[in-house]
Amino acid sequence: MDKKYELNVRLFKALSDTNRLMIVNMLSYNELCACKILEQLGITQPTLSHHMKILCDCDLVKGRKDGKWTHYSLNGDTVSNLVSFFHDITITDNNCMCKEDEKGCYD
Amino acid sequence: MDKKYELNVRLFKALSDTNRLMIVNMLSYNELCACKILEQLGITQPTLSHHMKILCDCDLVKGRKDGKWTHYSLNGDTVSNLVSFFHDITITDNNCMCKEDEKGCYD
DNA sequence: ATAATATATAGACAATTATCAATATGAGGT
DNA sequence: ACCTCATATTGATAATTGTCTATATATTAT
Repeated sequence: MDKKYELNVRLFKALSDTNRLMIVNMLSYNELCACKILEQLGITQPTLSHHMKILCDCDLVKGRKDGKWTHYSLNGDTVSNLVSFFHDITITDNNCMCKEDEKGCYD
Repeated sequence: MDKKYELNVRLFKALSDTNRLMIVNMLSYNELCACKILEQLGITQPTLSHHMKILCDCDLVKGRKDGKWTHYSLNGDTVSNLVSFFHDITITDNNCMCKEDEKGCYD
């Protein structure tokens, strides 16, 4: 269970950068090669490479090598899993862990 | 539009920590005071206070002062907004920005 | 008033991160 | 073989972050 948290923390970290969010958005439309992504962002090529590594390492994005080019695409499964996880930890129900406590601030 | 990205980056950053994810999960069940949250996590009180500040500053969590205690609860609106945003940037459609490009890797 | 309790703030430190310039790798084209 | 283009890696630097100890603030009980 702690593993699950750490896995999803990695995904949230990958999404904690404006450039990477924009990359994710671009890839939602279609597979793109790095050079096309680079055109849209005001960063250098090594910085983009670094961001793509972070996105791929957590499986949010898939890379496909094709000759000189690397084509990137969104991994829909990872997106779905993250949405599910976030839904799970935020759904409101009433299983309050402290409802039947006898002392503390909820007497 | 860039503002929207930065706003949501802040939310993703707030979720990029195992302890904070666990706090969010605890609060999904019910409002809790800091002392109750502290019991569940292996961190010191000032560290918890720091985490709560981050969660509150981005509006993911609301704090309500009540005498000695501060009661925290999840902000459902912020949760919904984040889910919408993430859905928006990840939905797959076919408006490829490079479909009609005449040069590059997509000829 | 004084003490105890709940929470916040300040300051320090180690670890992580985003970025860049420089360089390496690797695949086609001439 | 050589050159060019696309991408990755290395090494450096400044900024951010998670954690702690120590201390401050504020509220309630005695």
